[in-house]
Order: sequence, then C-alpha cells, then structure tokens
Amino acid sequence: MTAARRAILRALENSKDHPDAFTLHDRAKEFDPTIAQATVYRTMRLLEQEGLVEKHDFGNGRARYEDAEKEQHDHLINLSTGEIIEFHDTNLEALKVEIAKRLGFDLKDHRLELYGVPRE
Amino acid sequence: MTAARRAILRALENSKDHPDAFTLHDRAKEFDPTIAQATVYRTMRLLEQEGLVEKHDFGNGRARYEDAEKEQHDHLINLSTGEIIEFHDTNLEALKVEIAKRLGFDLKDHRLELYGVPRE
DNA sequence: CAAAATATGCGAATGAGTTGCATATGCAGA
DNA sequence: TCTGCATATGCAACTCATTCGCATATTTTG
Repeated sequence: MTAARRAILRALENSKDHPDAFTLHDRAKEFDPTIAQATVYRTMRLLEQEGLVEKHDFGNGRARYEDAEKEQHDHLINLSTGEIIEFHDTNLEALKVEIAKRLGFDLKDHRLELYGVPRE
Repeated sequence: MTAARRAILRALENSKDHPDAFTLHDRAKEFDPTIAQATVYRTMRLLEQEGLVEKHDFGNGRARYEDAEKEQHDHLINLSTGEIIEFHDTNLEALKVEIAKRLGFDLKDHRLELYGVPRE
C-alpha cells in the first residue's frame, strides 16, 4: 500500500459521481501531488480486476469508474446535460436473468444504459 | 454516390454479423480493391449520423456496426466464444420506457448487453 | 462539358490507455 | 532499526483505433 494508491483510493471514496481517469488524477493529486496519470490507470486496472471498481463507457471516449461495492444499479444518461442518474429496478433484474436463461445462458454480467431527455 | 460507398454498402448488406471497421474494409475491398480504411471510417460515421447504421462497443476496443433497419433488438454476448446473439423481448422494451418515464425522462436511446456463458 | 462541390487515398496526427526502464518505496526478516 | 528484495512509481516512448489535412480524383450541377 503506497502513497499513490492511498491517494487514489481516497479520491475514489470521496467521489459520488463517475469520474474518468483524468478527473480521478486531479482529485488524487490533492492527496499526493506527485502522482502520475499512468499510476492512476495502473491502479484502476488493478481495482477493476479485483472487482472493487466498475469501469463504464458512457460513449464519450473516456472510461469512467465507480465503486463496485455500491448496490447494483443501472444508469440513465440525461442527454441534455450529460448528468448520470442511477436507478434500480427489481423487475428488470429478474427479466435480464430470465432472458439469458431462455437463450440457454447463465448471466455473468450485463450493461444497461438508458439515454433520455427530461420530459417537459 | 461513389464507388467506395457502393462497395461499403454492399459489404454491409452482405454482413449478417456485426463487423468492425477492419472486417468491413476487407469485405468492401472485394467490390473496390483500392478503398482506404479512412474511407470506411468516414462512411460509417456518415451512415451512423444518418441513422442507417448502429455502432456498438462490445468491449474489445473496436467499434462494430450493424444495419439499423433491422428490427429493434438487444445483444447477448457468449463469453466463452465471443459469439453475439440477438434477441428481442417486448416486456423488456416496455419496462425500459416505463423506467425512463418514472425518472422523468423520455427514452431516446438505450443500450443493453447481456454477457453470459452457456448453461451446461 | 466545365466549374463547383464533394469524396478519396495517403500518411501524419490525435487521444486514451499501456509499457519499458531506471529509480524510489514498502515490507519482511535479522 | 537496518538491509535486501520485491513491487510500485514517474516519465517518456509506444500502441492502436480513429480522425484529419491536403493534394488529387470523382460526382454533380448548370
């Protein structure tokens, strides 16, 4: 456990949003100003492999990360603002598992993103 | 409508799978051997903007394309083989719209991918 | 058919993410 | 607490998919 990793973990804990690697780098620099971008990438890859972090691609070319310990949820992206809203729906969870089963598969992972605009 | 575009469109029509830009380039070369990779990218971007093609990212770093005119469906990726299976579920469609509405949004787009392994 | 508009091929540029390498740091054992 | 070794870091160079600049070629329009 090095200073760099502590800084990244702390930055991650403090993040209630879904930061990308650059944002995370900026935030981690507050705890360890000498930290390199490469270290952020290496650490995030490690955390992802350990299953502690989830990596998302919301379509703007940069991966975004979030704590995997949070309860399972999906994302709705507000197309007007870019804001990301988390939601959970039990019926949806069940349906995903059931569809996979119907097709002859055990569901291991999934990705659901809804893209919408606010209703006026 | 140029020879290059005709070649790409023909390659796309003949594709029943979800080719990436390199595969599409290879296939298009059969109709126009001098076609450049850049032209494939440019044309796919155009087709995507026109809504004629859907661009997917199934997580291996290369975008994959498919004809958007096909009936609406989602994808299940077989983690053992990489095979992509298309499916459609009416309940799921309805549920997505309903969830967006509940959150105060009009659903404009969505992305659902299931990742699974074959049940033994 | 000529002029204007648009598309192409090529190679260079971009940008996110990765890697090689020399140095620095953390940690186990004495 | 000190030493040695394994591991992590910073930096710069690299990769790889995709985009871009530009001179040339092809289409379209009048």
